[in-house]
Amino acid sequence: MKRNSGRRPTMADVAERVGVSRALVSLVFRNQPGAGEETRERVLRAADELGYQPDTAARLLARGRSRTLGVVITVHQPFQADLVEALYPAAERLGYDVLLSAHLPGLPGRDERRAAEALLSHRCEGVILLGHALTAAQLEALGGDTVAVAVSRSVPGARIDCVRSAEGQGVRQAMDHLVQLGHRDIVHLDGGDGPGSAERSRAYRAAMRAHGLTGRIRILPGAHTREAGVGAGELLLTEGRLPTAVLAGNDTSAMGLLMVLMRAGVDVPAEISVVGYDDSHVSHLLPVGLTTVRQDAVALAERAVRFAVDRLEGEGAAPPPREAVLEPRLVVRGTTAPPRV
Amino acid sequence: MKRNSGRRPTMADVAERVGVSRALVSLVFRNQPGAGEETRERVLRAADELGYQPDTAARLLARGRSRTLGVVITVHQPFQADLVEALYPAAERLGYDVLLSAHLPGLPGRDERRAAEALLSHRCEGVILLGHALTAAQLEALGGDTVAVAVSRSVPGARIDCVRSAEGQGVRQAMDHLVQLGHRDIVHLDGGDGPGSAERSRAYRAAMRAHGLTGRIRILPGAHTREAGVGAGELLLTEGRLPTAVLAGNDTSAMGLLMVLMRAGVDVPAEISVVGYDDSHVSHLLPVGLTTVRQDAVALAERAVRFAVDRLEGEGAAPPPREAVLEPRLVVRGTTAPPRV
DNA sequence: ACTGCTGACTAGCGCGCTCTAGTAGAGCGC
DNA sequence: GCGCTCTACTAGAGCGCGCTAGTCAGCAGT
Repeated sequence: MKRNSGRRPTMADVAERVGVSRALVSLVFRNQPGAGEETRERVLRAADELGYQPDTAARLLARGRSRTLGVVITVHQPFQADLVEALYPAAERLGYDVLLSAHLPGLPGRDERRAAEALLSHRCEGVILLGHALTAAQLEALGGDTVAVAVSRSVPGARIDCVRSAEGQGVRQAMDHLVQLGHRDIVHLDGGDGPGSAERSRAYRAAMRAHGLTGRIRILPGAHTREAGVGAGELLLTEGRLPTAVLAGNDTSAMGLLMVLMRAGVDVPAEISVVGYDDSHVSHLLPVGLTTVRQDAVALAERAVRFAVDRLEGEGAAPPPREAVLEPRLVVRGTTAPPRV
Repeated sequence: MKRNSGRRPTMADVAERVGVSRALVSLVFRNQPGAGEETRERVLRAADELGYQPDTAARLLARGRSRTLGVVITVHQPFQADLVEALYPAAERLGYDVLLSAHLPGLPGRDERRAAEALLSHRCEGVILLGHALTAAQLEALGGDTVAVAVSRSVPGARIDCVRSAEGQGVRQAMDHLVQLGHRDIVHLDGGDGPGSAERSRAYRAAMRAHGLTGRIRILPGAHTREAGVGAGELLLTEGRLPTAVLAGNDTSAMGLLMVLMRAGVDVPAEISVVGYDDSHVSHLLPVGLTTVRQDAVALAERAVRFAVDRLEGEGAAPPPREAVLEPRLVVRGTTAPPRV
């Protein structure tokens, strides 16, 4: 690796140094047959000496494809971090590379559209949106021009591939668990406009009704943030009487809630049970562990990549939008117990 | 926006539709003078109708520059999320775009080198490494071929631009604060190979010595993870006697520690004081707030971008590697108090 | 000697864009 | 009429690579 000040070396430089044609160097770098063993090695050595690295932009331009998937993320979301972690190997197995672009809710000019455009303009062939907040129309616009897959949030009516888990089932499992333990006074901490939260609170209501607890339905406004959990905890504490159980919108808000409760000396789960949602890896951090609804990040990521790749490599007419709904599974850990009598 | 199945439209398609030359379309899309007002509008309208979007790969190839900075991140690190959040606007102000690539410690094939290469091959002009774990030699190799800036971790001897905060000062402030409160039995939870942790534990030892507490120096092995904090907390609890204060390697491990302690009914800060490091936004989440050493993510990000851009746009010979050392500041919140007598 | 074939290598077009060097035509002063 | 400038636009050469369609030497078979 030699520092080569000035412009970066190109294939032509390598070719010239070895005394062969550019095409031969190209062959070598693409691992294609057609180059002699000895020449191949001389090319690689020369490239190394020059510090040559193939230029992806040019490579992309020349062959039609980039084999790169763009992923739009929201920073500060542990479950999305889990997804990203799972996306890389899933994409790699199918021969795709991954590029990330952040959507920053705080920064005006940096919404999902902008992030997706940045990715596309870098020749990503498809875009995977993690927990976006786009409307059906915006999704359609995106999906019309390109291959796009939405993860976690299903937007009814949007003609776009979507991967999510069956929120209703997950919530139902959690609620059944709580009711079975003997809880009746179960409050739901809403997830605001977070992915899946509309479905989750709908399912909460349905479950309460199903268990004959219609009169006890109570939904606290919230978000998928720790701040929201903290706020909800403080609200509950000021009320004097705690519910016996809380179903949080996701793990992050559950953790915020737990933080406040424990801090106030409330005994979890003896005095109050808390259930999270996602099984992002924060839920393993309590010594007792957070009871939560597990969304399989690996499976979600694999499905998302598969949808994108299918569409990219599919022959003929584009198939109609598909939806994969994965079954979540309640993971009972230490934050739930029968209510105190 | 019309769904245009088949290949995506190019400049030539737009030009043909309007009945002008490709060059004119190019002018319009670069907002350059030289096109009549009416033509300009016709071009834009045609482009919109075709769903044309300029192809960055080709654009990059054609003009020398991409004006894009690559950022190598580690997923699951709140402080890095803060940095990323600050990097976008900082880069944008200087007219640069940002692309992210993750380094996954878990996945073998996905180390910092690989992440950086992915970014470079997508024509990023420079790479900003957030809390990497590369050796001096690896950094040099990277810095030799390209513009690279390391954030948070200074590697002695590596000839590469570096932005970090003065760990020694930060730790010193935290230690002075604890000692002034009356603490003598102060344990340090090490950050393992996390960025800055070597300097932090060195500074811890120095501060203990400076306060005449050499005999009480105690460093618990750890990492910049919540798991490490949880582990340390459990260890301390099994020992029966808690220290009166803990200086954690970063906020994340401090939170893990706090979680366990509170869970065990330990009163923070009455029974034990805890100081974090970073002031990542998790530290605001406790109702009382985490006392921590604030690293200014915005300033760090701005400096990192500025270093990269200076090098990219600097004329003449490359300047010697620079280092920016920002002053951290202790932020006293609710997790520190005088020890119980 | 001719053909056929294989392995090693090359010429050169094209990917979609930028950018330099130009041209056509209008307007203007003399 | 002439040159001159200015605006609106165009021709065409790259940028670094991939890829198709070759060339050419060497060798076996008839």
